[in-house]
Amino acid sequence: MGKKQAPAPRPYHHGDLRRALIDAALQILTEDQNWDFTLRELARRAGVSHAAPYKHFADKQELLSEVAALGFIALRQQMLKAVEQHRDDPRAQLGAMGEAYVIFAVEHPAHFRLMFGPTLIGPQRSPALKEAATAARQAMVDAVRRSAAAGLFGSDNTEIQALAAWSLVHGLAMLLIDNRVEPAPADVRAVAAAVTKAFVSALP
Amino acid sequence: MGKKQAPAPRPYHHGDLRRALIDAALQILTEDQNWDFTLRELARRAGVSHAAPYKHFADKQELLSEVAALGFIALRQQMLKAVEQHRDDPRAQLGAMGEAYVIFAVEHPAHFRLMFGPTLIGPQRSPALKEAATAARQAMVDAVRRSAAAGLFGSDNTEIQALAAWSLVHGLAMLLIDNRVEPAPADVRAVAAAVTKAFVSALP
DNA sequence: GCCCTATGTTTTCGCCGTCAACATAAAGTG
DNA sequence: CACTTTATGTTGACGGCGAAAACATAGGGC
Repeated sequence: MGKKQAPAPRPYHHGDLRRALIDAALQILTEDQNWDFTLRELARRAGVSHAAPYKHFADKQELLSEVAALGFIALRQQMLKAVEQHRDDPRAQLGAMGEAYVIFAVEHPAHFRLMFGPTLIGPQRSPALKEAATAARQAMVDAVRRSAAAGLFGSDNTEIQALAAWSLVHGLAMLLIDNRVEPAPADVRAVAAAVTKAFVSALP
Repeated sequence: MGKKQAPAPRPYHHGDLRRALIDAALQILTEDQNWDFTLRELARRAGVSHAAPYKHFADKQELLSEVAALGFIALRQQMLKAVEQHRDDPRAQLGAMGEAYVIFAVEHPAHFRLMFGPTLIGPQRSPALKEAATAARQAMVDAVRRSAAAGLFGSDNTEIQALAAWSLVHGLAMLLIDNRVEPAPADVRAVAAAVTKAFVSALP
């Protein structure tokens, strides 16, 4: 039982080095809370030479983009899961979604920082990353839209309200993972709930 | 008139290399929108050897901390200036302060990213940086406190409301400088005003 | 006037991202 | 099945980086 059953497409030498590299990156991200790993470190963990990754990624940014895209996919799933738990209550959906956003960031701070970090913001973003980010953002916009349709959000511009909602949870997430909130909240979940509630309950 | 009049304390060889290095950093920050400069590049711009900076800063982080601290001082001044323009209207003060926060970020994106970036978040933050950051944060907290004293902010926890206000402007600033808001707003100032207004006007 | 110490240079080390040249093994083709 | 092609991995190199050590020099205190 040394290897795998490998029903998946088993490439040539290593056996899906591409995935192994990404897995190593995710592992460093969660274990060491370090988003600034080196390509050579990933190669070491995968047991290949330091130049092997370049057969699968044009450069470091391309690998980082892929990892970041996985983060957006996971974030979107968390948010959608939160929505599903409040089937017919748009207001509760909005609150739960905001909490999910913040909690994702706090539970995966290094990954979250990578997703929104300065390394990937240029015009050179990969299509996959852009798509994943857009899909996650769309989940939030949809929730706000449902709330607007349900009569929340007074007569104001819905676009602006959606941007405000996103800004709120994004800023709170950033401040929390940067340890900028003092005293450090013992129960982050409670703070996230309180802040999102303060926003949601301010709606007419 | 080649040099200066130098009433300031003129150190030994270079003539305040420390300041020259920080100035070079600020220049790169504003000119190239690049927060990821190298120490060697700063040394080159200052016309010294690549090891000279280590006589003034223990390591790169120490220099970055100093630059970041200057950013917090400038941010605080901008916010206080915004407050002073609305002498006796706490609600307007809060809105103007939020706008000032966002506009500072948009006008100095690289500096802002450095200030809140992952490079300086460890427990090793310099006292000066910590102090500057705290002072800036205090300006915001004071504004919220004044608003609470003036009867805004219903019976809820003021701490949470202050955190929500900060999160809102911080998140908006981050999203804007990361180009995550699409379509990119033609007039950032207007968006900042609209979002902060949406928040402030939601108060009772 | 002399020494001390703050400042700056040179050199060196190990690490990094990236590239080119080479090696190997799987897949395609007859 | 043999032979070629191509995808994958290795080795070695280059330049650049942060950092430290050894050395040089120039102001300020005595």
